[in-house]
Amino acid sequence: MLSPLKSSRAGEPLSQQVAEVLILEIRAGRLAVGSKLPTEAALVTQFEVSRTVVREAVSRLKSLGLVDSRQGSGVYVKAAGFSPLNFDAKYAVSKQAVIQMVEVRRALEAEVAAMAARRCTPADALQIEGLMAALDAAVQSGGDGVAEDVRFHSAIAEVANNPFLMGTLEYLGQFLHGATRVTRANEARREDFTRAVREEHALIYRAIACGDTAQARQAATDHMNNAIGRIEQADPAFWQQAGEELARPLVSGLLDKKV
Amino acid sequence: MLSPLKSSRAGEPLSQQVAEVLILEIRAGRLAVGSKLPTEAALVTQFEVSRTVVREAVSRLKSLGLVDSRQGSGVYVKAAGFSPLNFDAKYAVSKQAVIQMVEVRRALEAEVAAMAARRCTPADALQIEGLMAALDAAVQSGGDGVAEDVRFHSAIAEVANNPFLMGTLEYLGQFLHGATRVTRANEARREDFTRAVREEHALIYRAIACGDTAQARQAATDHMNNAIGRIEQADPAFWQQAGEELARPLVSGLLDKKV
DNA sequence: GCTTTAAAGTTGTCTGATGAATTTACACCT
DNA sequence: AGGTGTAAATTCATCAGACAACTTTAAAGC
Repeated sequence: MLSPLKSSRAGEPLSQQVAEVLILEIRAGRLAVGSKLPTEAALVTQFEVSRTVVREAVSRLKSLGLVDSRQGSGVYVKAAGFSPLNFDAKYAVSKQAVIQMVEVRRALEAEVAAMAARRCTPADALQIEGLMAALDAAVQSGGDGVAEDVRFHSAIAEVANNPFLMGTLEYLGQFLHGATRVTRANEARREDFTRAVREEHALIYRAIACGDTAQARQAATDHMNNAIGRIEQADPAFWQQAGEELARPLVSGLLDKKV
Repeated sequence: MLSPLKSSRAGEPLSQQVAEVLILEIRAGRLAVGSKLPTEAALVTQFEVSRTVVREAVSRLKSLGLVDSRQGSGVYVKAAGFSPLNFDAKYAVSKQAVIQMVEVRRALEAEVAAMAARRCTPADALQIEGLMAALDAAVQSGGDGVAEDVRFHSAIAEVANNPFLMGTLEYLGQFLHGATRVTRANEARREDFTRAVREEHALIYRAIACGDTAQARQAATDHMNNAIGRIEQADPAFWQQAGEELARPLVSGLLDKKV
């Protein structure tokens, strides 16, 4: 039986307090997966708040993917409710943070390249080659080639056939997108950089196409290491200082309110 | 100027439709970061819905970390709003998915071990050694050692000193927790498994302690590969079939951080 | 010009009512 | 008894209006 809200969280909106209690109940397993939450009316009496508050709280759980509601039936617990991974957006413009994220990406791209080399069919190789050509064409015609660069790498990830690897890389890509644009703009001004990037891509492609996993891993690692080097040399005006601490995901964020 | 909702999304709750429109507005940058959302009253007239609906929609944006509301003042757009990484929880009990996630972890643990080896101080080594001993002790006294296992690996990640690597590993850990428990329960029944895991941990530790990055990388990779092997042999009753497609929720994420 | 104070504006919460979808119970028929 | 269909009860979704709490703005007074 749920208790009325303790007043310790005074100052915080009631709806958030209720949402937090429900989240903890679900995560603690006291509200089993698939089971029905107490009805709105029940929650109103148990928490001693209005329906508005209960509805907003449940609404938050819905958007967090923890529950699903069916009109006329009830609201049901969907899953254990893992905390999503969600780095603070400010790290996207912190030079140190971006480099650290590229380090993560280096590990993943190496794995992806190796796995892609293992599974690569001639058709796959053709597709990757086409995307590499598209990148060249985009650069030739004056574009920044960011979109094509992303597509090239994601095609390789596709071949690797591990959706979680791909998902994680795409997630990181959001943060690296801005930095990539800056570094590519930088590269465009330096002929040697442009050539180097093309050569790195070609090395990755060739290793994958001929199924050399070790070489593919090495080429991808080198590519990322060189990317770090290029980030180091990118326009300092772009970068801002960002805090050291890593943004904590969902529940920790709920428990300690400090930033 | 926002328009009344198109009825194309009929069947979906109004509050969700409104929330989605607002999310798109923010992500498209038409609602600039730091700016105020239209007031509730304005949204009511623009969308032609009730205040309840508007409030629930805004409440969802708050849970997603896209906006912050201040009573008496308004609702403010918080950040660019990257999509968090949020794999569907069902994959935590799908054998194939778990193995694919361990593949991701393999790449990251290898990187972590190598970086840890590069930076490892004698004090760090001592701490890791202590945690390895704690794991042994827990197993000796009949525990499953899952918590100690996690602590061992996260201590290494700590030494590597890359919060994003650590955060990503922690995120994956949520999904692998259940599987780890099962495999460790499996290992406990097989003396050779227990010994093998101990030996693998020791190899990782030794390589890190003496600063051998290549060896550390290899040891961590082997450890994960063997983990995959052990998962393959784990109790089939635990596993369920899960869909092929990777869950990619449009957006789902955090509760707002306090200021 | 500055402070104080009043007013207006905005979000937070409460209440009551109605619609829409589902579930349940019961009478009914075979 | 067992299945069936309808009606009632349940439950979420939405609407409308009101007041409280807090912030911002503007006016008043000095």
